[in-house]
Amino acid sequence: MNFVEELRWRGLLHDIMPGTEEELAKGMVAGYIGFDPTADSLHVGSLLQIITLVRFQQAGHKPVALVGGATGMVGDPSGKSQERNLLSEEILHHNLKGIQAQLERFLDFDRGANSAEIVNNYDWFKSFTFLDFIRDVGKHITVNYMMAKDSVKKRLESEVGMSFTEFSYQLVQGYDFYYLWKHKNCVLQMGGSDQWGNIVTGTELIRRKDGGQAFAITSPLIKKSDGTKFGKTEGGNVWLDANKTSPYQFYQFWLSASDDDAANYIRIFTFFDQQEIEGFIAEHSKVPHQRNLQKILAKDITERVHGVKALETALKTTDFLFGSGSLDFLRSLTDNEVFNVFEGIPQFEISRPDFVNGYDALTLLADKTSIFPSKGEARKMIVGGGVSLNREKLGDVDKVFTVLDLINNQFLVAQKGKKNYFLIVVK
RNA sequence: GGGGGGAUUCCAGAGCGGUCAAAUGGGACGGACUGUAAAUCCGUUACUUCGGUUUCGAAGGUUCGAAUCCUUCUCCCCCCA
Repeated sequence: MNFVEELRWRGLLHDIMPGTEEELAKGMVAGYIGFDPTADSLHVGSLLQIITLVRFQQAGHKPVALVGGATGMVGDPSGKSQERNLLSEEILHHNLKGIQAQLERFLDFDRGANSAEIVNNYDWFKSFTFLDFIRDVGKHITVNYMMAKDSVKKRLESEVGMSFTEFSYQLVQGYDFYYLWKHKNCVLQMGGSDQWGNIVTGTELIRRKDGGQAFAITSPLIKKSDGTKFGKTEGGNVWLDANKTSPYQFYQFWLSASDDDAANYIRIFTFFDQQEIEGFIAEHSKVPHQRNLQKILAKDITERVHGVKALETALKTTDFLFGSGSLDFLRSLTDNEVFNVFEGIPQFEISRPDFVNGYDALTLLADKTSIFPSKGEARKMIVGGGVSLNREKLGDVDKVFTVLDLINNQFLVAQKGKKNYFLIVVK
């Protein structure tokens, strides 16, 4: 199955430029996807693009991952209703390093002719002067053409307007495509559907400047079946960096997907083939309460992103918190084993001397730890029946916790809602 | 340059001198039900030592009392030139 067919059955083909499929069928081509250094880690949203590059490579083509050292300095207005703040150079540099390290884990850099490559557009923009740019690049694209883009049109119609900087973004990204086409024979750019306009500016530049031809493929925006944004949890973005989103939280993110979403995600984010996936879905529909589809999905992605060891810990933690795990089980563990089970769960430390007289629940939850942002909020949720300590529902706001309540003379397990656990350690 | 309208709690959007911590809807969070699903129903949604305390673009003022009236300022929108 070729690359485009693969994307098609997985539901990952939003738009494709005519002739792209034929071009790919001729033999190995190089194609690229750009990654914005807006944070020092990629998140599950960008995971789709990473995996697309991997599929591209598996189909025998050469994947190029571009990190936006230059474009990151400008800021992509696509999909943004407001002018963005510029990132400082230190932050940008830090972010670039983080993202590059993540990309390196997924792609194969030792695969002969179609080895992956990572490039940074700062390398060809750093010595490109403004005057040279507007003469060599700007001259080929009309403002009329640029204004017709959705990302620009929307902002021109809105109250906030748009700076010249962001207006010029599509030209900068367009030149990236031109540069890679010219110097690395890269004829295809891929990306999310919001990138179509930017990508086409690139192919247009290639055509007008050198009479060349280049191609584009975009993927649809991933949404949850209820229409809300994909990749968000209560805590915010789901990151690929284990320090920002622990492997346990990452695993939980996929595991808690709804049936519809899981069936969708497994096609998008895993490498199982069509037959396997149809099998999983069919099995799942027979025994949906076992959540096997979610388990396969969560296991596969967590392992690919964080590795087997991290997956095992996440499974262990999940098993304890959502399975049959009792406090007795915890008591039977050594301190190190407890920490292992709770790896990836937010933890708070309280000093032992301060704890001698114990704390009432509110102080404990809102003051000594930041499980709740204020006592008022903690009180409300306790009254609403949403808080458990040591797996027992907390009915009394004034209940005092002392050394006697500590598990292994050291731990308290707090629970906010059904799924949010915290470990309090008295040291 | 002239004229008009607006800025309200996470968002949208009521309120137009006391009964307003502020309607309603959305979102978010929590509970029940369940399968860590979906749907549904219910609750919460400024802080608090639960006495109160600080909120309605900013700063002053009128009043016993202001989100509501007055003054100045900042920002936004619309119409005319």
